[in-house]
Amino acid sequence: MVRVRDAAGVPATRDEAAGSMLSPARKPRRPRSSLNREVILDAALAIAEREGLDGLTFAALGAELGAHSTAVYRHYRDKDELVLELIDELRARSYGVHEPGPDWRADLRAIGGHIREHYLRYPRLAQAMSARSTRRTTEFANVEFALDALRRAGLGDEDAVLWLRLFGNYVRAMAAHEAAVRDLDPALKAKDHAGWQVDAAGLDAAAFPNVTRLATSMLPMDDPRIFDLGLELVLDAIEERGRVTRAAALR
Amino acid sequence: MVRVRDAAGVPATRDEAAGSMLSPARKPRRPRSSLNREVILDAALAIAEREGLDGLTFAALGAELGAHSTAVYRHYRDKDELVLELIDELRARSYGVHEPGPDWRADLRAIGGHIREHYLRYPRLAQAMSARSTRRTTEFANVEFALDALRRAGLGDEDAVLWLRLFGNYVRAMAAHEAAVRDLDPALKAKDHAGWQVDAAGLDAAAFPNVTRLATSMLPMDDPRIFDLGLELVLDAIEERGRVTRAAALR
DNA sequence: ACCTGAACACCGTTCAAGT
DNA sequence: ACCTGAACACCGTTCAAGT
Repeated sequence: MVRVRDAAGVPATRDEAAGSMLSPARKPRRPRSSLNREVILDAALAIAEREGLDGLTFAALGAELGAHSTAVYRHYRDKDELVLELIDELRARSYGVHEPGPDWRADLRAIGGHIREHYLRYPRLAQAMSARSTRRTTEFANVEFALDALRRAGLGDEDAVLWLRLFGNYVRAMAAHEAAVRDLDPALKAKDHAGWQVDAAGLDAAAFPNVTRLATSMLPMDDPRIFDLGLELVLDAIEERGRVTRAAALR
Repeated sequence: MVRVRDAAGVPATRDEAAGSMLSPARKPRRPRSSLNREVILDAALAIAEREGLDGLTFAALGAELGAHSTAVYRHYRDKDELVLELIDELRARSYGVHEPGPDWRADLRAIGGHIREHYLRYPRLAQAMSARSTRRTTEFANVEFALDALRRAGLGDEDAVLWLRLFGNYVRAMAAHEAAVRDLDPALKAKDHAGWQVDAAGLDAAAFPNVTRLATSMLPMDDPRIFDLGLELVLDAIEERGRVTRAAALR
């Protein structure tokens, strides 16, 4: 990341919307109990939406709230606690409640797609979202939804927890990976992709026959078709597992 | 991350192995051309091995080299350049050259497993390793190896680049995800897992029948069986694709 | 030409002091 | 009780000065 020494040579004005050229910038004190977790979370959301998670610093939070940057510490123990709550709030607003349809496959496909879109929208949060559990209502509702679909597919309890893990990890891992690639500095990304083709084409064709022949046909790392291609394989396997389970039950 | 104010109350001695109580710590200057990319990379590797990537700072690098922390800038443009080269060097030492065997499936399984083990060994680097391409010999050799296996499976060129992308992304994304979870602060991880069971068990059984019933059976996020379970699905799909292609060619 | 010293623009976090 | 000011322990990075 590049740090900026001075936004544009001109130092930023100290009191943006304050006015009052009279006294030497008497900074108004924040009213007594106007700060609470909800207000803070709203401000954090606005920043994340506007500038991405990288912009979410205590300094930016203070500016957004019109409060001192350290004032947040009275309401959140540390940044981790704030980020976890932010993740859950975003999730709740993004997918809301999923209503099961008649087709378990369509249900799993839908929730997988929603999670992917959500990660691609907040790539800076994707890593944390994919590896942490927030243990809030929205998360439990999603798990219930997926387990219900797996049961309808014909899986027993033991299979359901196993395939839920594969389905969930696949969706989170692949979506987080796609988001991470998409989020790379565009210049870097272009260099990675274009440079690959040039370097690959320059290799010894005898030692690298496939790479040299296919150098220009290689798909970009974040090709959007890949997610669905693999997801259908997982759904196929779940369907087959359900078939086997049902057949065994009849015998 | 928790910052330490003072390692143990006692300030670290300024010249550790120097000795010379006489003059006020005359710091020896680093010999003229003793610094180069190779020496720096060795030091970086030693630090990464010992303290993880978090410990790899310019300050630590300077201490390891017995040089000023900014001296590295003469040899690497920035930290990104250093890390990319480190990634490639680690990869070269870790898997070396893969020799194709008689069975393409075994070959793909082997390289996938090696990549996963490598990521789990350097979890702090896994994110960067999974999303960036280094465009060095080792990387091209791996791609050649995988493309060759896909050709032997019976895939045409167009299918080969498509399924290479799925195979590669699956391996990198799932391994990076597993590494990220494994790398979480153990206390956090235990809280996430144990807390989940407690919170889930406390839910309304009518609204969350599956979650409450299976709360204690849920698999940990980084269950080591999941990677192989999904990998075999990908390999199955490749095998089927090869079968179809061969059959079409006969007609 | 290569390395060092001193600074800079940021981070998260702590804690005594104000109101 | 709640917010502010001032500091701290780190980060990566720049650049003029030494040798």
